Amino acid sequence: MQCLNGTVFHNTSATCDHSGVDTSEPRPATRRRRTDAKRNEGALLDAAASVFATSGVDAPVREVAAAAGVGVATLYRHFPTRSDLVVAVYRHQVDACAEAGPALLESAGSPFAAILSWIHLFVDFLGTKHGLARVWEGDPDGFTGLHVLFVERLVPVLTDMLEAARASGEVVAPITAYQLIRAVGDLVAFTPVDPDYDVRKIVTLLVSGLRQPQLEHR
Amino acid sequence: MQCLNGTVFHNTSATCDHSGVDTSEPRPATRRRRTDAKRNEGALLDAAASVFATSGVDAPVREVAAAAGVGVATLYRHFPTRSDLVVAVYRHQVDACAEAGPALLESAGSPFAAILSWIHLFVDFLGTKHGLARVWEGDPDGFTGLHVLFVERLVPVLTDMLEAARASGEVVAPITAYQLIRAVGDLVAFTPVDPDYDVRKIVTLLVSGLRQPQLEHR
DNA sequence: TTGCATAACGGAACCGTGTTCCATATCTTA
DNA sequence: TAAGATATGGAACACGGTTCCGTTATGCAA
Repeated sequence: MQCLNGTVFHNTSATCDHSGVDTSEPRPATRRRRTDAKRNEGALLDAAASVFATSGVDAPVREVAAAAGVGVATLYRHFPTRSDLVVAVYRHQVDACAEAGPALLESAGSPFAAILSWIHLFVDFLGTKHGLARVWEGDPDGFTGLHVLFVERLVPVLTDMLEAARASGEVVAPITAYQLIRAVGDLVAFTPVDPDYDVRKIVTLLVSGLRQPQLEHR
Repeated sequence: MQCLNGTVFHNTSATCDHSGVDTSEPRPATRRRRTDAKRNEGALLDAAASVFATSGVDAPVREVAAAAGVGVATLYRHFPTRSDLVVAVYRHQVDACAEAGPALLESAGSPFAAILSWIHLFVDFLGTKHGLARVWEGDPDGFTGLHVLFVERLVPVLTDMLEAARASGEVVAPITAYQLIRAVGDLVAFTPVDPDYDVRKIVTLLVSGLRQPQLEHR
């Protein structure tokens, strides 16, 4: 849970340890990783974090490469796809969000209250990144990198919270954690700059529905 | 409410009267509209409906132009932007949806039931069009054509229904029609081909929330 | 019916994306 | 220090929306 400053999720600065995938040292029989490669990966992550923060996650890869002072090929060598770069940049923050779940379950007044808080933590995280929609959406095949990360890290956490809330009788709707988090993601993804539209309110509305038995439709 | 066959919204065939904007005849002092222009507009709408139905709304403009047997410039002459073409294709169906509102308000058991049904009508409409997300999202300026159409035609209808449901005491959450329909649109827009994710269920959950007083968050 | 001004057209060209290629430069290791 | 694996830069490609412009077809008047 490093790499966070200020409020839990609003950091995108360049003070993290850069670990796109696995920076562990051991490289037994093979050759050691070239230092310029390591340096460039760091520069890329810093640049990406900075560029994403100012120009939005939609910023062109070329812009990131330029900011890092490298060519596009270098960027693609380290992050085979645009999506991978985004994942690398936000991985820490997703982790932090995941870890906040159990904590909230203890500190909040009730499981349901914990869920509401946690969901809003997630909303804030997504909300501060302009244009996460493109990434959230997923490619034709179905899953994009960030989506997978969200599912892997966040769904288990929310599952536990939902279970607790069901045990306490607060939540009755037959909704899975995946369905709920996916819905919240969709709601927030577009992050409209619209004064008439407050995502937080809508999300709260959605979460409120958890306390109602499922309705018939049609 | 013409241009509809089978279930209310699933039509995209080419049997409508093509009226991109205003096909009214009177052209007093000026020259009459060229017949090839009129013919091409029709061909384009037919082609677009067909292409969108098979390849999704994301289909390239070139594909539509080719299917209509015209050049891209012709397409752009009639529909200045991609978004305009989409609007023209779906206008009838949006109209039909709008007109279904008051009808449901009478036929359904209660205002709330009417809302639930109407919302699901809307969901079905969006759901049958692959990739309406791109359009729903809106361009940098804020509003894309289809978004405007939705807001203009659908929001008033839903506003009336919400008002009725508040009068009957069923709906208590302080949500506006715009907020609600926008949320539903966001939820459905991505129309995932995911077996684990049923949009209708989530939408129902959201609508359920309307019967709960607004919660505190944070 | 003919001529002409002009509305409408076709398709190449432009711009901005993500991604790939490959000749070249750089680093590791012996 | 030299060989060879690794990494790099930037041009090139594919593909999307949109625009440009020389050419064609049409409506109207004579």
